[in-house]
Amino acid sequence: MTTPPHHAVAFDRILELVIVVSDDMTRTLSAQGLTDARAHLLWELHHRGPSTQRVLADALRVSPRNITGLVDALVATGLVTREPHPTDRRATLVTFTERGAAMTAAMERDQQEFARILFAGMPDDRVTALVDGLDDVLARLKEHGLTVDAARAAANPGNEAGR
Amino acid sequence: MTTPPHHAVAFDRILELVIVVSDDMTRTLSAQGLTDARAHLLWELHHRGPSTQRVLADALRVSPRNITGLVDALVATGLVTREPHPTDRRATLVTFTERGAAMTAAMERDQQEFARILFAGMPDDRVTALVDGLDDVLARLKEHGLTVDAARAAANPGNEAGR
DNA sequence: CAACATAGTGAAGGGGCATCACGACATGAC
DNA sequence: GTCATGTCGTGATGCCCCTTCACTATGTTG
Repeated sequence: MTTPPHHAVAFDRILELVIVVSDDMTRTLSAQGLTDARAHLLWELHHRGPSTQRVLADALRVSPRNITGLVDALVATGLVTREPHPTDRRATLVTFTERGAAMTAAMERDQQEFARILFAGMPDDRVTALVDGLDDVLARLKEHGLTVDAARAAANPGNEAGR
Repeated sequence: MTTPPHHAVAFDRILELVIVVSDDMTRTLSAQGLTDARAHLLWELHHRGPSTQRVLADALRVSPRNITGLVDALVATGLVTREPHPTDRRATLVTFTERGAAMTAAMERDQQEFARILFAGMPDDRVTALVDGLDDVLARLKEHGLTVDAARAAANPGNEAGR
């Protein structure tokens, strides 16, 4: 319609990349015996150091109850432990075991390797242009906040999905 | 390490975009009373026309059993129906109801709107550069096939996650 | 027609996620 | 110091996605 063809193309490419990358990450994680959610928790823990479950719940934007389950699983596989909080006896500090720390370090290395392979041989100015374009798109997304919601509201005012 | 800084930046931007876009799509869908999986099925149906569940299972790359459940849900919400296959009495043809067709059409419109907002005011050459960059990255991903797996294998030969 | 392949589904189970209710603890007010 | 109130984590339930295995009803082929 009013959307220029190359915009649609760009959108398609982004969606395709979204699919491909997230699929690949999921496969790689499961090859290491991890799931997306558990890896996400590990990642957050890696960047924050020992944390309470409440903090992790806020960081992962999931319910505290869910964190309990994820931590249970990671404890069961020996990647983290629950340590008592030094001052607050209600809270527990989720902490890496040696294996957990090693696995997280490996994840970080893998990511580096992934980035290296991904852009290997790609001209610098092309990478720069890519980053600029992505930044533009991201800025636009943040700015609009609601993004698609806004689009939907603009496209068909006053509709409601049956529930 | 050997990874140039701007490569890491580019990778980060891509990951961020992946997160933001998929989150947004999920939110938008659930606002319409849909889940990712069910919307995906609807989308596939939209592009293929009435299909057997087997075909949908292959298209979505999930087990046939799972399709049964998804179709059940879509039938329950009145978006599709199960019609008998004209020649094969084992199979059923999943078909849109009017509401289902309308909702799918709305999804397509929303996507157009989304693309429009996303790239509105962005210079053409910038969009072109973005598409070129994304194409490069996608090509590299397809070429490598295993992507991260390859990276992992190269980075730490002979490791196995405890299971 | 017998032998074999295929479409769909019941049963059972692994995860992710949410809400509600509740007990253990922290804290500020009195 | 005691008491109201808020917070941390978790048991109980329930929804959704997804899988494998077993089984029925049909197609297909020799």
